[in-house]
Amino acid sequence: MLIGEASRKTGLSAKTIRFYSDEGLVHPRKDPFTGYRFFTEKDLTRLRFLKRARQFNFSIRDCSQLLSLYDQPDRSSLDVKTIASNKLRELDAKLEELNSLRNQLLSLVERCKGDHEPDCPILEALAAERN
Amino acid sequence: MLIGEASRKTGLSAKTIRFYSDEGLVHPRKDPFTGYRFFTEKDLTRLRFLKRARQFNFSIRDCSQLLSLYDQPDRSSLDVKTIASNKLRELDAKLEELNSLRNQLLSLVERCKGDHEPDCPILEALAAERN
DNA sequence: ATTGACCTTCCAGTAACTGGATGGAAACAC
DNA sequence: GTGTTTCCATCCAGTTACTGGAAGGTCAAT
Repeated sequence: MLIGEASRKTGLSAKTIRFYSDEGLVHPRKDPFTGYRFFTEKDLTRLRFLKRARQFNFSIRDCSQLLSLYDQPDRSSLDVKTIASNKLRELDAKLEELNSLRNQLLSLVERCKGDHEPDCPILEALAAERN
Repeated sequence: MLIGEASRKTGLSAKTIRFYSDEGLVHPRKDPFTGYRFFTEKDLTRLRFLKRARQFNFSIRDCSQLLSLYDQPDRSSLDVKTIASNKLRELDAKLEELNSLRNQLLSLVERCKGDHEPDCPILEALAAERN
């Protein structure tokens, strides 16, 4: 099938699929005359794999590694688990950071009257001399 | 003071300060002959303001708006609160999304043995035909 | 006069795309 | 067989908020 159908079937944009193709994450056959890409069902599986992996916030490089493990029947699940665990730690760190930011911001927003007066604890916090 | 000292005093890199300067977020005086930037204490306050606002994940555009409100003695705190509340909602949405990802990923990681066998629930989940 | 520590501008790269311009190819209508 | 539409291709620019590096001017000290 052509890229448009692959796009419809995976929910990825044609642009994105071309990008993945340029990055070597999928290898559709290419017509040597027209340059058209042809996708098989296996290619679709790879594209869906990529879509899910990206939803999990795996980087393109991670995706590349995960796909190559997927391709190796003699892989060790340990290698997959290592990549996933690293991502998990990253997610945890990010969550903690965002949560702390959120709480600080929430407390500032709650203390701001939000009226037509200029006084504002949010601006005060941002402009504070200390630290 | 010169940019190096401003950098030391704010903890922002000279590159970043130049960037903010190019973006019109600070307006250091410039020597017309050497092109050197000169920063006053007020400029430092703006830079620290920017540093904190960026830590809160406010975009450069948000920062620009916040700074211009900061500059207006007749501002309404409502305008500040609106910007901050939007950011807060954004943070909440992100937190929820990341938290859901984290839980899904955690459950996959926990179910993966991480040994030298190829079987791996993580890869299975990514490669699943459905969805 | 030269070293070294500054400072400047400009260009490229980052991540993972998205949008747009330009042009060829395939399918259909007339 | 020509016109129109829809699809496909490549290539370039833009996004965000910087960072790194090259090439070169400035300033104080040696």
